[in-house]
Amino acid sequence: MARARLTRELIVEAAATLLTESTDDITLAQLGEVLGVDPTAFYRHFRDKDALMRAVSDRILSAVTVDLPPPASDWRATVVEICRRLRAAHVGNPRLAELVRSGPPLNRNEFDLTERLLVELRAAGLKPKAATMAYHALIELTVGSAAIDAALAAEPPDARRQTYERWRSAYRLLDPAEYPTSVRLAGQLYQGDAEQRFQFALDCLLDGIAGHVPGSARST
Amino acid sequence: MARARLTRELIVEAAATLLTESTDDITLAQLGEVLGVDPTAFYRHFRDKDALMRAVSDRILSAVTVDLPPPASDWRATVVEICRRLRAAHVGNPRLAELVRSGPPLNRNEFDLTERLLVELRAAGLKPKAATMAYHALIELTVGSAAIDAALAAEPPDARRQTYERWRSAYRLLDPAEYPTSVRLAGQLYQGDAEQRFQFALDCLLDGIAGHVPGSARST
DNA sequence: GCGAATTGTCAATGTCGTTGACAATGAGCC
DNA sequence: GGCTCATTGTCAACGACATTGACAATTCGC
Repeated sequence: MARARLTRELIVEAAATLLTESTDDITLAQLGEVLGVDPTAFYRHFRDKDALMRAVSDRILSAVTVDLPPPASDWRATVVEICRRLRAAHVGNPRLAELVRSGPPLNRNEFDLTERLLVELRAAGLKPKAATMAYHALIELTVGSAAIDAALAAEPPDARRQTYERWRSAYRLLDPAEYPTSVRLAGQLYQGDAEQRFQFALDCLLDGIAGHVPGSARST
Repeated sequence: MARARLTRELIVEAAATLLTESTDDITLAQLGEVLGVDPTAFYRHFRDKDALMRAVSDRILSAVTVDLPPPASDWRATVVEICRRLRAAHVGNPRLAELVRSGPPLNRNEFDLTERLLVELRAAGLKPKAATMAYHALIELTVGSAAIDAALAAEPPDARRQTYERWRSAYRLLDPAEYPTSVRLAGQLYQGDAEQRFQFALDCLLDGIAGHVPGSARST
């Protein structure tokens, strides 16, 4: 009767599943239980919990760049798709997102992502400096949108709608003398899907970025 | 010799100081030591640590809307200033930012911030729907930029530059066959100040938002 | 098969948030 | 001043957690 044999892959797999199934932080005890193994067996394969989280985050990011349309077809559509996927990955894994934000794990998938974005931005006609600045801008917006939406995204759609409605009415019920504009626009806040709002933001940002293409109407 | 007497204000003050001085999470033991008091004395004034953090976050956000230029002077400059301050507040307090992100605390200072942004966006000529969408976009970018920069911002400037250089060289040292664009643009990545990069992103986003003003050249 | 490296198990440690029993303090009242 | 009583600091303890070191079972190179 062999004892359960672990591998890094098995552990990462189990951790990823556990993470996507709950918003809470993962515990080594849970991990051990799922794997049918003593919680501390884990330390034979990873230096500490942080190392595990890093490995899992890489696995999650792998979904961002797979099967993208070939380069040079439509740079803007490709950028939107990448950002959409990146956002989805962050929204689905808030605890990991926290890690990824705090500093590039500099994993293979992160490099793929950066390369692809830079390629597209260069294809759009941006100069090197503008391309990298635009890259940072896109990442910041995408990550921010995900961070804000992560908490709610875990809940079922109707609970989410209820929460949005609660927030709207918080603004609606303010003192109209002090907050006239908030009261008047309350109904429009948090309107629709969080992903639609992200789409709008991304469109605006890309419009602005397109303005930095040499020869475009509004380039400075 | 009276024992040290605590108040909510004293605790919030001490916690805020402690938080801005370190990136790490605050511990009740530290708090007790700073206040010269048993760590558990805290529980006579707050239900739990979470309640304390919420109180501190409100205090931090109060810096965002004070002493702004009067409305209707230059909407774009005012929006930039608000976003800059909001970003600074988040960057300086990563642990709190995490809380604020996850859902509007709906405090007085948060309402002030929203009202002021919406006023400016309406003054810019945006329709109600576009104004609220633009509001969300601005918040998402600002918060994202802060989240990414928070970890490094705590370190002294030269350590920060070193870290940026380390990241750049990680891209520079990639296989040129696989990552040609990353290698070529590595020197431009993470260039300059994080706040300058944010400025660029904000400018792009505001350009795009300005395009939604009815009558503007590129309005759809 | 034999010895050595791997790898799971178990007991223990340290940190942390939180709780409950207890004691010192201070305010109101006589 | 002395009583009552609520407030608030103190202390010991608990449970959850990550991590470590000693030990034992397994597996692999030879």
